[in-house]
Amino acid sequence: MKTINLTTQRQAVYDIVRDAVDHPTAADVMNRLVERGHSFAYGTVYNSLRYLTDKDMIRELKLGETASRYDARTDDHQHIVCEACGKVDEVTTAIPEEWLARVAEETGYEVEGAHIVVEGVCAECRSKRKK
Amino acid sequence: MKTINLTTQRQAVYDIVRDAVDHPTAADVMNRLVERGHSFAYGTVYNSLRYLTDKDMIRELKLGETASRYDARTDDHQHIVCEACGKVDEVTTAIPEEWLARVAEETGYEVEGAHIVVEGVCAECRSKRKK
DNA sequence: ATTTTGATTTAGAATAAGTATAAATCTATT
DNA sequence: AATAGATTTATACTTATTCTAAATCAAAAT
Ligand SMILES: [Mn+2]
Ligand SMILES: [Mn+2]
Ligand SMILES: [Zn+2]
Ligand SMILES: [Zn+2]
Repeated sequence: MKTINLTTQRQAVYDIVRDAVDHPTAADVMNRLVERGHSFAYGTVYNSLRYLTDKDMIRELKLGETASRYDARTDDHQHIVCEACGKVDEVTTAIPEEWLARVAEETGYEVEGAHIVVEGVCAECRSKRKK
Repeated sequence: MKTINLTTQRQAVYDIVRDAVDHPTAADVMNRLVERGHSFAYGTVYNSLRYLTDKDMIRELKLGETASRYDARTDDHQHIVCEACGKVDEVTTAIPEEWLARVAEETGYEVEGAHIVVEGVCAECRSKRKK
């Protein structure tokens, strides 16, 4: 049940996401595929991203922008977005279990996890700002 | 600069959001306007929601679903979504400042705030489930 | 009271991201 | 070589939202 069939196009899409340092959108992935000499159909890129997501090889991120981003890091982590330049960086500091427990208590939900998008200004934008 | 001009349509849209207990989407708002006997143009509802958001009378929520939801509670709080029924409830337990401080340290960002979507299963769905 | 002006609403076109469809192509397996 | 299943492709469609241009409204100035 967990066989993974990596076609040429799925492998190429995976390579793009794995090599990226910036959590690319589907459109980013398509552009980079072209840069590498590929030309896959529009839908194939979306299909591949979904396939890889379903197989847990990549993660789909909904950060509150219009387009989803993709991440080859599948371990549990969060993200921080720069309000000035839009850059997305990793947050590996884990959410306090104790906070989740208090949320469970407050809401009566059985808590499974949380998606957090931290907002702030990155170091580069801060130094540019005070020029 | 902070004058607020509440036209009939803006007031009616605001009333819907204020009276709602479920963080309605724009489509929900439109349906409820019709139920109350209004019939405003499609774009007017979106314009009004944006206007009210800009004036900080309501908040726009991006919870990772396709459509934005709207919230008349504008004080700082988070949300929890039931994975079973889709219900959205309030989370008022504040994220520890100390966690945000550690994120700032990890990333080098100046942290402004965080949007959190907790996921879980609500009490009703849990009791239904174990029938 | 009429005119002017700016703001708002309206209807509908346009856009962006993503999904669905059906035919064509690949890839195993017989 | 023939069949069957999976995948890709091109394109149509959907959904949520924004844009546009004309019509309407409301306040201020004549
Ligand atoms: Mn990441
Ligand atoms: Mn709320
Ligand atoms: Zn930045
Ligand atoms: Zn539920």
